[in-house]
Amino acid sequence: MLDKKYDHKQVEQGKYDKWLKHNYFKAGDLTKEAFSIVIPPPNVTGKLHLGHAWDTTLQDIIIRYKKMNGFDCLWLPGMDHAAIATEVKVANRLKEQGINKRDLGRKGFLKKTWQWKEEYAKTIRSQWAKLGLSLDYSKERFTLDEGLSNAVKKVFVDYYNEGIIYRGERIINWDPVQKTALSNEEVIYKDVKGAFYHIKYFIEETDDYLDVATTRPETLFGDTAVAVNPNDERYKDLIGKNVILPIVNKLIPIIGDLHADPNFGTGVVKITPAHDPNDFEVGQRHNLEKVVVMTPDATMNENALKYQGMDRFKCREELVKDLKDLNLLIKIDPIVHSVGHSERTNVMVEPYLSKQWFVKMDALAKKVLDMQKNSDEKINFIPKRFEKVLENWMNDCHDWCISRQLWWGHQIPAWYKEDEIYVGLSAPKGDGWHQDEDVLDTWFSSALWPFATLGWPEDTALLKRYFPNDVLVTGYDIIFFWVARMAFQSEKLTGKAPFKQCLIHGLIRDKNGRKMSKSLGNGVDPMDVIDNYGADSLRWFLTTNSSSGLDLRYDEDKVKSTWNFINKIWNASRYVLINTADLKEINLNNLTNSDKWILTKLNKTIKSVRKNMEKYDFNVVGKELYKFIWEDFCDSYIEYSKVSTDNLSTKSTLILVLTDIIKMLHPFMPYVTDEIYDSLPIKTHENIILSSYPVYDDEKNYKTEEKEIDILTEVITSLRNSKVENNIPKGFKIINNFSSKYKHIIENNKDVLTRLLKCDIILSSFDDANKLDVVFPYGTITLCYEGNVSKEDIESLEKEKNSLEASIERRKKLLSNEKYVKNAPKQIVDMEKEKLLDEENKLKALKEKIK
RNA sequence: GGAUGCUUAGCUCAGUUGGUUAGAGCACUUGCCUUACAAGCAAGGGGUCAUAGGUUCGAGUCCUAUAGCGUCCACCA
Repeated sequence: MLDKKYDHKQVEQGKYDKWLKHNYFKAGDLTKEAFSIVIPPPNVTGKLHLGHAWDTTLQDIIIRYKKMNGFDCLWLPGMDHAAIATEVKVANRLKEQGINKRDLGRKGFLKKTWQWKEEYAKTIRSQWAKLGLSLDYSKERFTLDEGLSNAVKKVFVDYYNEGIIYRGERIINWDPVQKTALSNEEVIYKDVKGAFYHIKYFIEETDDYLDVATTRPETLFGDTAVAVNPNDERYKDLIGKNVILPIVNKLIPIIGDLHADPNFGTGVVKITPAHDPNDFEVGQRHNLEKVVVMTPDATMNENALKYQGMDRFKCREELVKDLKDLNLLIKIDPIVHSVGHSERTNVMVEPYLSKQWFVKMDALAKKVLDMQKNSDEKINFIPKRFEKVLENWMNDCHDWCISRQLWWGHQIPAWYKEDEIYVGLSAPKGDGWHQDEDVLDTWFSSALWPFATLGWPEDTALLKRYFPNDVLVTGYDIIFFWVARMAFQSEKLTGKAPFKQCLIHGLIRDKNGRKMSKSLGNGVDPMDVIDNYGADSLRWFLTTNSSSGLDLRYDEDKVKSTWNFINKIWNASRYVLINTADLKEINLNNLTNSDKWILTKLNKTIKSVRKNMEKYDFNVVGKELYKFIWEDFCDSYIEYSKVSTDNLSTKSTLILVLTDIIKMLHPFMPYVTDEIYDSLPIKTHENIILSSYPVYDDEKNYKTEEKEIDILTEVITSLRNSKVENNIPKGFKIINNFSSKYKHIIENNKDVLTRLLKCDIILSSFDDANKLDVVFPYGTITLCYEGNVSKEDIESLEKEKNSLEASIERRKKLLSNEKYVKNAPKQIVDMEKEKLLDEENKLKALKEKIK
């Protein structure tokens, strides 16, 4: 029997361990159809946040639902080494301890990082446990484990041999703090205050100069040309001449290139091929020299002459001062422009010329675009609109810079000996080879996650059975980073989409709609929420309060109200258990009409819930269950059942309905439903996880009884209303003046009516009292009572009459419209007709009363 | 510049293939400790669904335009 009070801590205590002990989460029942999800591996950089809780709960709901529908479900857990993110964190921790990463050396640092990884992996696993996730830990993976590492190496080597991976000198996004290259996706653009510095570049052998505007004067030392638009009348004659590079005093050519926009700034642009991606392109077209003017930590190098050794911003300051002194500075226009910052270190990214490894994207992207055109092979996004996001990225992607100047990650399997290069799975034979120091972008390994975790490149049984995955669940902010990369890697390496469906959710925000972030300090720790309200409350809140693809505001009040909902379920269960403790077997031979009514409502709820579970429309499921449980089951049926709790069929109905309710709730609220299931007097399985999801049965709808009890409910509400409005004391009597067709409804349910209205029923007339008629479409009910005479509120009766007449008018007009009757579905039209008849009956009675 | 989302009750949000008189939670009003539940029960009040057109027998839902807010991508010399 359940405790008197719902206590989430007590309910959740020990359950996860029990589930693990019984291996409920283990996949591998070959007699069933397979269903698989791989978890988006969280970074081993810290604790899980609410976004993770949301993302993983969605997956857990799907897995538990599928399991209850007879599937062999694999939910594969794992974590991501998160190259730069982790390296930055570990380095910072070491710094706090007064240790410099470089002093430890690569080996020493990696040792520390593995320790860090173990520490955080433990935290993450304990958080998964708190959330109640049905992960199969026997198949847990890590992006840096041996299997994944081998897969990564193989891909690198194969791609190199195919020419898809190449090494080249390009402008990349450089993080001068971490001293590593970054991909475009790792750069965050932010608006910052800056300025246009207008500098005089004198044209050779003249006193004329070009007004060159730049936001980055310190890169002037790397200028190897100035460009004007070849169609720009102002300057086109100057093309081919030279200008004198200020300070440096060397001659650089004026070139004509479409990159120079005549309508932007002065129309003259300095070209610094080693420090600007566009300039690099211009440089390639015109064969310009590429002069790097900074060192990897963004201090000026020897090319910056006397500014050598200065930080880039200090140099800017000094240089501008000097230009001004030399009368070479025309003006400074302050502007706000957006500048790239490193996602992890937040430093201004330096576009930097360096030798890096790249993945050639065009062919890979095209294959994905082709795949997405084929409805059998494509990834189906939910909501569908995110397919466009993927396609846009594929249509406009640049080669992917995959090398990172870090230690934590997959070291690039390339070896160098003087001018020779060797790329292979292991070091080449012979002396003098040294391996590339760099590691791969973390997304290079996570792009292989859906299949490498199952054993690829080996043709394993796991891979055969669980790949492609059935669905991937992630936030829209991860589509570029991850989903896109899994898509092309999977297509290229396995010939298939990595998963059939991709369920996209939004971002979690704070109560005021702001992003949760460390700097704002508005983050909410899911573990605190679980402590205060339980995992079941958190899970229900997260998954039933927004529609897919949209953001969700965290609102403690809503979690609180979810707790109330669970408390309600708890108490309803207690009622059922108290009244059915002695029930030995299900017996449906003597069902009351309200039993039939709730069974019908249940049946309809199952139908709708299943439909929406399949579509992952969990908020619709949530609303549906909430309404069924609170209104139909608790407010109505339980109250009705109180007059027949000694009837075995009512007892049976109570158990049947409660059982199906907790089964439908189970994917959302695994803990409390486990507890309640455990307490049932009659059950079919050792645990609710192993039970089967309720099934809709067309044969189980009792239409007549459903209608009857619907009317009863309407009568009760209406009479209660009249009672309150007219201040009628309890102990009143009612006379049933329903028409013959409906009269039995009142008679059959006398017990319920007297109980819920606190009244007596008299079937014939009653003279010695005040009377009040309440009008229904089915006839009139007369309330007879002692005490003050209630004032017949003629005004409100008139009001009701008028709105009734208007409604009848509207319906008549609608039904006389031939097109409507012809086009509208039959059941809608029938319903209209019925409604019209009801209203006309009611109007008739109302008119008599007013008379 | 391109793409995309949102605008529904005081607040936060649902609203399924277009089909009863548009829903919920919280908040609000009134009355109840009626043994499953006062973290509750009962009865209420509150919305011209951003604006303007259009399609349709019928529009919160589909189309077009406008406005406000937001997000992503590109560019920003």
